[in-house]
Amino acid sequence: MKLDQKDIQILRLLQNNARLSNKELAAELNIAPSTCHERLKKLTQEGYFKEFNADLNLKKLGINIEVLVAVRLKRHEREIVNSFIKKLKSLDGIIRFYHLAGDTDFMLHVAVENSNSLRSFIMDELANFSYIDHIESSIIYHSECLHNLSYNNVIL
Amino acid sequence: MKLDQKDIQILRLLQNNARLSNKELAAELNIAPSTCHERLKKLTQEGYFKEFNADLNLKKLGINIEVLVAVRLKRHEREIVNSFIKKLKSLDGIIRFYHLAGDTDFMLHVAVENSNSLRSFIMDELANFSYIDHIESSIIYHSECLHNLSYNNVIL
DNA sequence: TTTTACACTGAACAATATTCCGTATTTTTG
DNA sequence: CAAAAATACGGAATATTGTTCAGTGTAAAA
Repeated sequence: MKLDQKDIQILRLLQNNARLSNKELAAELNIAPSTCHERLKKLTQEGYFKEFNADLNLKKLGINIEVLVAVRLKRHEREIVNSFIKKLKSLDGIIRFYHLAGDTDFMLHVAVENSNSLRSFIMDELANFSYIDHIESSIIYHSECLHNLSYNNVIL
Repeated sequence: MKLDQKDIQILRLLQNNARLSNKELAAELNIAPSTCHERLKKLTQEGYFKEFNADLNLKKLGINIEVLVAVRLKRHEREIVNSFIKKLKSLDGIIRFYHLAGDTDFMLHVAVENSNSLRSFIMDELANFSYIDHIESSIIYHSECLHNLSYNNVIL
């Protein structure tokens, strides 16, 4: 399936505001709501969307520190890596994780209340996984979602 | 403003599916749609939501490689950092960036079509910024959003 | 105990979503 | 190039949902 300009516009608009109504989308594209509805339905069915997330205002929840935690494991068998991922999913405070090739095996985006919670997260929750070789945390001053993707040289 | 169990549930549900309708939310919470609507309105007005994003299926867009790019700058004056951020915002392929304290100044989550596009991104787009000291890219095998946050010891 | 504030519900109304059909436009095919 | 097929479109009808509001009950404050 090939995407035309209108499809791309739908993807772009929803990427930046996932709660746009069909009517609003149609207005932006200058097409009838029924037409827009059909296109969105098709894009959804074809699997162009992975998920729709609400980004919460962490400050309002009393979460004041965000860090990137680089983790290196001692071993890299599938079984061990899978159990580490399972552990990550059970931990409170992990917003997102990246499984990487290279020196660092995992990069974790962690959000916690304060420096004590961070200390506890690292020492009590993370470090007790058997195969951890190295942990290094960096405070995040600021992070931002850009969504600067392109399709056929058209920037979304 | 204090959040009760119902509020927390709304945040949690929308975090995982930002396109849930008010009716669906109300059904999950076992309250009337009108009540749910009022609560959501309040949460929105109070600024509990930063944004609503659609995560696109990158494979479907022909984007096959994701990398984390660690960038170290030579200098850290506000003016230089700001101009670097401005540059990031203008580049095609950056999904998200983190501005960090520590050895690495910026971590970029980059998505490109193939290894040639990556090479071009690094060499032609990124490396020509004047104050770059060091660039190191790591391939992302897998990344995942977890949203494991908590509020008053209640996991969202 | 009285008062006040607040969350809640259901009903009424407004707006939007969704379906469907006839038409126009484009693409394919002979 | 022309005929046929496929696709995209808009508008109207209907179904569903959003939104407002007044009244009720309950819990906190006076």
